[in-house]
Amino acid sequence: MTPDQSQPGRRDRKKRQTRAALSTAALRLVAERGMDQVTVEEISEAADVSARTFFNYFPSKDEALLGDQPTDREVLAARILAAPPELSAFDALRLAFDDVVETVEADREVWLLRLRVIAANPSLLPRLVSGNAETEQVIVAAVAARLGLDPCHGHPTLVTTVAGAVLRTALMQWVERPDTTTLRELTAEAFAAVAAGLPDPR
Amino acid sequence: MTPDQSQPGRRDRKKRQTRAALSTAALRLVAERGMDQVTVEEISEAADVSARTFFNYFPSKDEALLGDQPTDREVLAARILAAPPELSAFDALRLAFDDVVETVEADREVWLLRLRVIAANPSLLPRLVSGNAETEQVIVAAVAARLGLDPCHGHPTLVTTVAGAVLRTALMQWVERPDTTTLRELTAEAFAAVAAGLPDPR
DNA sequence: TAAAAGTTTGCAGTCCCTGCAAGATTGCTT
DNA sequence: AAGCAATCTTGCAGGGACTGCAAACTTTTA
Repeated sequence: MTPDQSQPGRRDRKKRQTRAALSTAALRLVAERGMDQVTVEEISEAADVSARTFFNYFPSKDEALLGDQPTDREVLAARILAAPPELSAFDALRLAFDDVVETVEADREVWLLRLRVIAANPSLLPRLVSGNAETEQVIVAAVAARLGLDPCHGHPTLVTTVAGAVLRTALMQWVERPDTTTLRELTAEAFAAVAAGLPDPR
Repeated sequence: MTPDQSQPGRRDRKKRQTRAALSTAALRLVAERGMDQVTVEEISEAADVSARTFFNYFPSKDEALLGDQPTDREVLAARILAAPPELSAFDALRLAFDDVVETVEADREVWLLRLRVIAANPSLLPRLVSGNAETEQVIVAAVAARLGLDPCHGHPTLVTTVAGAVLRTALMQWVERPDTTTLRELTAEAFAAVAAGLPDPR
């Protein structure tokens, strides 16, 4: 058999399937019954693997609900660096997040479910979109590189955390009325408000 | 004995002592060894109470490290409402956080220790300063009231989460060089940057 | 077809956290 | 001072998250 690097191969395909099965089972069950009324064992059961296997895929129950693909980080960092150089770092981040928004709207149903689960379990919220330490560090590094600044300078961190907070609030607003607005619109408004220095709405 | 409502009484005093003992023991031990090398049992041991008692004071190991006094919420909300009416909500929040800054600087050593622990355990960071759901809700409600807006309007939430992110980054910057700057200064700079719409530093 | 590499699973064990009920402390009343 | 009520502490039993290890098992490669 010719080894085929471009095609994933059966093994990788199965891993993806299992991961997805665990993730969606977790979302469905937690949406139905609530976080603490669902055990890892039940999730694994629903995905037809052992409980031990669950922890081979996700380090914790929470992670299965957040669905943070490690590839996302790199893509995001690349977008930040690739943004038109005349834009401010904040605007570059705004632009990069546009792609995140697209991703979310492409998987509308899954993401609405996920966001409903997060809204019902606020401890998950901070870990959404650059909530975990590694992702945040990657973004901060990208912003610092873009600005030609020392990563220990405060500005990249500030811009990153603020932009993250903006996107998170937009997501939380969207899940409340997903049919009367688009996520894109809400995100644009929120970013515009911050870019204007957060004046009171007239 | 005359009952003395203004004085706390022995019982309350003891509770405060125990709470403080647990909190500082937790901070000290975790700073020394790291989060997952310290058990609740060891913390309780160091504070000379049973492990079960630990959970009468804190719902989780994390909370003992964060030291979120429930009184803080109400005070903060009051400050937001009491700020001069000509200020924007964002500036009102900035002002209210000035008092938080004062509190932190008043307990400098404890807070530096706490912030060092948080820096070493980033999962704690989002829960610092309005990180938990209740506190955030209280602040959002105060901001909405100040603006005369429906609390479900997006602006109060946006302002609150952004301001929280700003304060958090200022705290994290401060802990890195606590001797070359003041927290007050860092906070002022960060808030000013956001109020200016986050332009790139020249 | 056989070895190599990677995956799943069970098992044992640690720790977090909770409810419950018994025992100790404290505050208040008489 | 004594007794009663409220509150706090503690031990115990138990569920559930998570980890390391070693034995199957499956896919890939030679």
